[in-house]
Amino acid sequence: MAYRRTERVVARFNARREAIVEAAKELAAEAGMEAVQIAQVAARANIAAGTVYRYFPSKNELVAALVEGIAARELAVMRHAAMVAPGPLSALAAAIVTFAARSRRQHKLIWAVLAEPVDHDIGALRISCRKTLAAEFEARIAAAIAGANLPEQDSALTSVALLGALLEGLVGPLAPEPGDDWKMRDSVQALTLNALRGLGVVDARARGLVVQAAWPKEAAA
Amino acid sequence: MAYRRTERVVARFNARREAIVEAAKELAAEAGMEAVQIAQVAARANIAAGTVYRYFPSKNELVAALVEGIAARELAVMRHAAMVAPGPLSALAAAIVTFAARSRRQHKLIWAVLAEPVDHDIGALRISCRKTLAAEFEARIAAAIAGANLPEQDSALTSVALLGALLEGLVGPLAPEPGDDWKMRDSVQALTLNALRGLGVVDARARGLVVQAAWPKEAAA
DNA sequence: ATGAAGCGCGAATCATGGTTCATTCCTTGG
DNA sequence: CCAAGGAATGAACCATGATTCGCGCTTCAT
Repeated sequence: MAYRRTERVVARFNARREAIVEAAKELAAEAGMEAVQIAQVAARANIAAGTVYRYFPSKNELVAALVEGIAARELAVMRHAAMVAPGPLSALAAAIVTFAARSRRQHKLIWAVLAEPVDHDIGALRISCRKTLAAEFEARIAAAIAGANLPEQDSALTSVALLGALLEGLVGPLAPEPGDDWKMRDSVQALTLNALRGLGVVDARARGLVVQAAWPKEAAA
Repeated sequence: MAYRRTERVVARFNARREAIVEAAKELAAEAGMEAVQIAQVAARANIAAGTVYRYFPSKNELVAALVEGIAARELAVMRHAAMVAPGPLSALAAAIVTFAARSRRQHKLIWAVLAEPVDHDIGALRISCRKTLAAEFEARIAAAIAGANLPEQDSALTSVALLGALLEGLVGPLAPEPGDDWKMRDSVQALTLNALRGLGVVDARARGLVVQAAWPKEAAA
């Protein structure tokens, strides 16, 4: 026998699999989803097209791995930011500003993953990712309502709208071109303020200052 | 000679051209952009595939006609609603609620036209449509700021976010399934309130009542 | 060292869907 | 009514991009 599941072999397998996803991620971040083609991904990863199929049964599986990876990462960072906040409202603000800031930084990638045209099968996966992100917001909003920090409202609806506002305003094609760091910080600050006010925060401006202070730490990749 | 540019011929040409766009629109509204294929459009319009090319030089031109038609219509209705409003803030509220209500009703079509996956060339056209809609909101917001009805803010940014919130919250795949008329009215009402508050309207609830009253008339197709 | 079992290759194949064009069908002006 | 020429047809064609597969090359267990 030969080529058993020795750990050296497994390690190499995982490493190359990772490299393929990474190549796909780079392409998505640089040129959008349409550039994520097997041939290009393979070239970027220095392998042949056919080899990709030794690691993923289909292109959709590859894209799924990419999308889920990004979504899971962003969700984790958002959760962490919310977790270290002192109260429900601060947690909500932290989740919003964290998502906003990171999305602004990685806008091409986030757009590609969450909103850009793809195959029908991927569409469904993407919807579930958006749903997950929206659910995170919803949980924070619901908690704030429960704590009487926000007025009664349909949190399912407002959380989805919140996600839409952030995506469209910060990462979509209509979003202001990403300029210097300060400009980006301003837009994140402004939209966060806008969102919090919309949810019913009365002293949103004061919260905004907290947000401002939180920026440099939270925005790190 | 035969077949001169007689008006009868021209009329028939226009009618069929219109029928083709209408067929495309139906398909988009029923099954999304991916169902808008030359073969299907032709079948729906009771003509052969090749015939489509006598009316449109390419599929993109056809889709462009479809998209631009929808966008122009929605924009016109929005403008009209705003025009008959008594003041800048009411005009803004009217524009928002009109767009929201109509989008909710035609959510599949609006989604297909403004957000669903398509060919790269169409992508650019779509961006310009979204830009036009956002610009309409922006003008209303700017007017309200000028009239001291809204606090100072980056209207370009908030208008885009507003569009995103409405699209995601009311027509996107995460939007609540369109139920009975009252449910839809509630969601439109809630998001409008949310949006106005976000923009800095303090008595948003009162404005919401105006919105409520305006519904039946404005929502007509 | 050796050979069995995977691996990597990349040109060929397949699927999809837009576009073309030789042929046939109609409408119109006389 | 007739012929001239535009309109309609739809099967064939083409472009794109995912997927397959037979052939050598590596690596591991002995």
